[in-house]
Amino acid sequence: MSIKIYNTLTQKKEDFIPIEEGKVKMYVCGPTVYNYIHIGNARPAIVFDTVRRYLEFRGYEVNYISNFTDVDDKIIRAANEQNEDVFSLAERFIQAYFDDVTALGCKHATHHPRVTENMDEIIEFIQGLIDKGYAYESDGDVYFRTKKFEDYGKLSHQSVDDLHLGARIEVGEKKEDPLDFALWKAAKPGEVYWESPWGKGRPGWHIECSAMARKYLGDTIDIHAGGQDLSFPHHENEIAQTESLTGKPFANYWMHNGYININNEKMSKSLGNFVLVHEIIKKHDPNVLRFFMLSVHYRHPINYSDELLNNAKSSLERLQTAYSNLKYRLESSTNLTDNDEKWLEQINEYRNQFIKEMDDDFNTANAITVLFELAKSANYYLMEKTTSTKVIEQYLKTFEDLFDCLGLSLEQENEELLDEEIEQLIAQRIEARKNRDFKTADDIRDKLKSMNIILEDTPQGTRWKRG
RNA sequence: GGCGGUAUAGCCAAGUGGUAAGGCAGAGGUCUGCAAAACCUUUAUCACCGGUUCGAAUCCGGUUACCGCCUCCA
Repeated sequence: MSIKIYNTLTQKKEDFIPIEEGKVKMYVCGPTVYNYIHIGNARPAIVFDTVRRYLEFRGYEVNYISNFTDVDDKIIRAANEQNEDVFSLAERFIQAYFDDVTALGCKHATHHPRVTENMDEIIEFIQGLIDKGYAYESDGDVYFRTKKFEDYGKLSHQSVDDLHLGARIEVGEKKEDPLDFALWKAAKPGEVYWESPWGKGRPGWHIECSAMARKYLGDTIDIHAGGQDLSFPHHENEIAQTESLTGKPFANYWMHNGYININNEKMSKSLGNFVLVHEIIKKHDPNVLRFFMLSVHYRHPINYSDELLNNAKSSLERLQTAYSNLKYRLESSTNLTDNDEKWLEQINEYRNQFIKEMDDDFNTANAITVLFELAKSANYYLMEKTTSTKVIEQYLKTFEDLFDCLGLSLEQENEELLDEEIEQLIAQRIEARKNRDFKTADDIRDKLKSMNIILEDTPQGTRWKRG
């Protein structure tokens, strides 16, 4: 069985066949760093980190590249407004980005290239396009000659004529055609600039990804990914640039995640209805946010609200509770029981089911359903009078592997050790229950509850957790 | 106008031909000294109309509503 990926280019699910066996070259468009990221920005980070983790889980070696756009109009504007140097502002939000996505369980990319560190490659790329007649210099700017690239529109499935109708024609146009887009922008007085064959300036937005993907991954890559709103014009333009230069396909699979909505409207910085990750994780466990995002298929829109996040928290807790119940029973388990094989086989079936769901275009929603079935099965097993160490360990390992594959944590927050006073209260209550002094026992339980400690009496003893 | 998406129980959400997964919330029960956790039971003719088919949430045609891209945006 192979992995199937929905390809925006063909609008179909296709079998994933990497260029080089066992290896995946993957490029994900990263953020423009002029602010903290909002949860709409967090979605591609989480979704494609999960894709990467799953490919690794399936044995692929993934070269995962995600860029930072660290110079552009918005950054320059933000820097001016805040009276801060462009570079230090970008650096500040790059660090903030890492803090946020790390909290959300995303691994670092293999490389996180930045525009400002790849200026030579970008300039060389543009020069190559000029040499081939696909680009032209105009008053210090350089533009891409869109109509010369015959496949223009193949990703967004639009004809050049239709695009033409919608294209905005700017006043003081320096372009030959309204559809042409900037590869290089001449610096305005006082702006940060780099020297180039066309004078002082900086790159246009789209060229950086073409240049950096090529530098780190080669002419043709396996997977190119990003948010749905990038498919046009950003990705369309990337295709035009790269394929015009190399004459080869840019990416074999194009993946786009759906939006996060607030009240059914797209969350975006321009609409001002955004929620910063930075703020959310002060109130909610970031792990819950990740679980929430993965509980919906990545191509579908997600509506966001505090209430839905709380709902996700309850769901996730069911899985975490099952895991901690298993861990608790490990100590009192015996070596072997007669039914071990039957249970081990069942656990293995859940693992296979999980793989089957993830193979189908990374259907994390269904993969999570399998985790619930695993939890139910584990809970059922724990009803047995005697449990086998081997079976419990297999349940634990399966939970750990599959959670890790999704980048989720099994540990609930606040699992630190208890202080002595609480330990003593619990000991006193155990003694009281032994003497059937339930009044005292219940009082102690209430008192602990007010301290946010919840007790559970099980056939194996009394255990506690934080409320 | 062009392109694309969505419409499934109180809420969230899977499901592309065989009579609706899963979770949250709710109700009843079992277990428990009482709880908690867990387990069991329980809640939908899948936006609307027509068609194809032995059979459709699932395919085809049409209608409605909402959203997005076509301009910076994950």
